[in-house]
Amino acid sequence: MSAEAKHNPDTCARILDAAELLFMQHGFEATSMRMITGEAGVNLAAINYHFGGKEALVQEVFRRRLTWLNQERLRALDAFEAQAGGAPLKPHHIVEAFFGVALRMAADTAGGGHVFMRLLGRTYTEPTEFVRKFLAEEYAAVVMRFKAALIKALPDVPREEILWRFHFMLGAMSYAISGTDALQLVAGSRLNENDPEALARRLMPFLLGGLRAPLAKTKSQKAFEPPLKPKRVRKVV
Amino acid sequence: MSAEAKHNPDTCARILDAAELLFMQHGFEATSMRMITGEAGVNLAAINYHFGGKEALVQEVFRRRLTWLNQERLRALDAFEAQAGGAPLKPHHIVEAFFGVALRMAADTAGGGHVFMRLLGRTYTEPTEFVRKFLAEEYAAVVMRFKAALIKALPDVPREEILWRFHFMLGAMSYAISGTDALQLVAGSRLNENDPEALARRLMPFLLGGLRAPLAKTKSQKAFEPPLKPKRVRKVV
DNA sequence: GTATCATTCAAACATCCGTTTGAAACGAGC
DNA sequence: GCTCGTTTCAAACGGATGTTTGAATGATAC
Repeated sequence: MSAEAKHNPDTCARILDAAELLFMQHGFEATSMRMITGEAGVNLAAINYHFGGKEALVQEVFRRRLTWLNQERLRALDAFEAQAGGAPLKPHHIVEAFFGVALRMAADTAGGGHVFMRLLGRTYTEPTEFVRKFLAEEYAAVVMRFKAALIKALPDVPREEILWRFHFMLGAMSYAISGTDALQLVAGSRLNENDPEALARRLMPFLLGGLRAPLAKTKSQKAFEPPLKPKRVRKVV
Repeated sequence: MSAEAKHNPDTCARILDAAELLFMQHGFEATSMRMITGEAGVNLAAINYHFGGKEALVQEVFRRRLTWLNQERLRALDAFEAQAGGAPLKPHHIVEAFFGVALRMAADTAGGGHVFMRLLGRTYTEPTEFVRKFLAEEYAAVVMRFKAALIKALPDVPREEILWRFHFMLGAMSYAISGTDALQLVAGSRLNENDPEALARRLMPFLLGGLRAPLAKTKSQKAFEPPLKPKRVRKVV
């Protein structure tokens, strides 16, 4: 299954690299085995021989980098907690440990971390069932730790609200890293192609600003209602 | 091509509804014509007869709702600008006009707006080329207007930074609306399935907090230091 | 009824998919 | 040289894809 003494490591690596790149560019469904083996310069049957099938290849593409990424996240969190010595962490330390590590990996254009993080970013919204299930398992431990740290760090914020804001932060980051920019919002600066570490300088303040934003009042609050035409309900057809 | 006097409108609508739902659930590539026609209860050839092909069907699924959504966004922005009378808008009005309208459409579970917004949310990260191109064209006018409004509303913030934060806000919203929650972060509350309008109450403060977060200093700075809050305008959103 | 047109339908089209097969090529160990 | 296990390779497998075809059906107008 995984990396073994058998299995030509060079062929496996070439397949994984090609698959990683093509999955990022075209998605899983649209990337065929023939595209991968063609890009990798290996025989079509090599994928089934070395990995067992397309699903197993997908999982290996993720496992290869994801275990390291999440270990690094936990290591960073451990360091901050050891330094705090039992006291609640500051929110920006938690955000740094989770998102900063990811953004730093996304800035690694030489070692392939950049391609992988773009793939990972768009995989969070992947419709395919087994991919989401696999991601959830792979992330379970890390998510639990960071949830607990955030709840402890923000005792005045309702627990559910914290989780939602974690959710929002993840969305902002994954969207920014995957860098599709479907609406051509930031068109011109080529997004994170040019200066990937500039993304962190821009994104981290945004995430923290959102995380620590004042809570909305519960009800009967017209905060987000347009002042004119309060109820302009339209049947969408 | 579009809605014509010819073409059985009932069959067309059934196809569009089925396609919208299946695209949301499985993505474009993984949704076959046979799945769509089967769900819609029409003949396989009906799609090619009424729309001309799969790509054209995809575009029609979006155009059907997207033109109305963006018109509504512009109408809301027009109302705020007319009320301001030449003065710069407040950021939360701009955010309300763009994201509030979308979130309200996402709360429409009866008319199908809910399904569509979830589809749209995950389409922003869609790898397929022609879909992104189509979205960019469909959004061009709206994006230009809102860019200008934001730049005018935030004269102290560098123009490029504003665009990036718009980008981040869009990512947070689309990810939250599509509601995959791949990492099981908010697992348990079924996300926006239950109470879609609660999503707006949670998301809007987050977006505004991120938009108005203090800028990171360029270099050699403890980047994410808590803000000194120069203006104590913590009035909720 | 007949003619006309839009619409439906079952069947086939060529092409691509992921996977399998069986033989060839390779590289030690002896 | 020979053998054995690993790895590569070209070719084919059954099945699914989007699309096309040509006849059948339906409704409307004369």
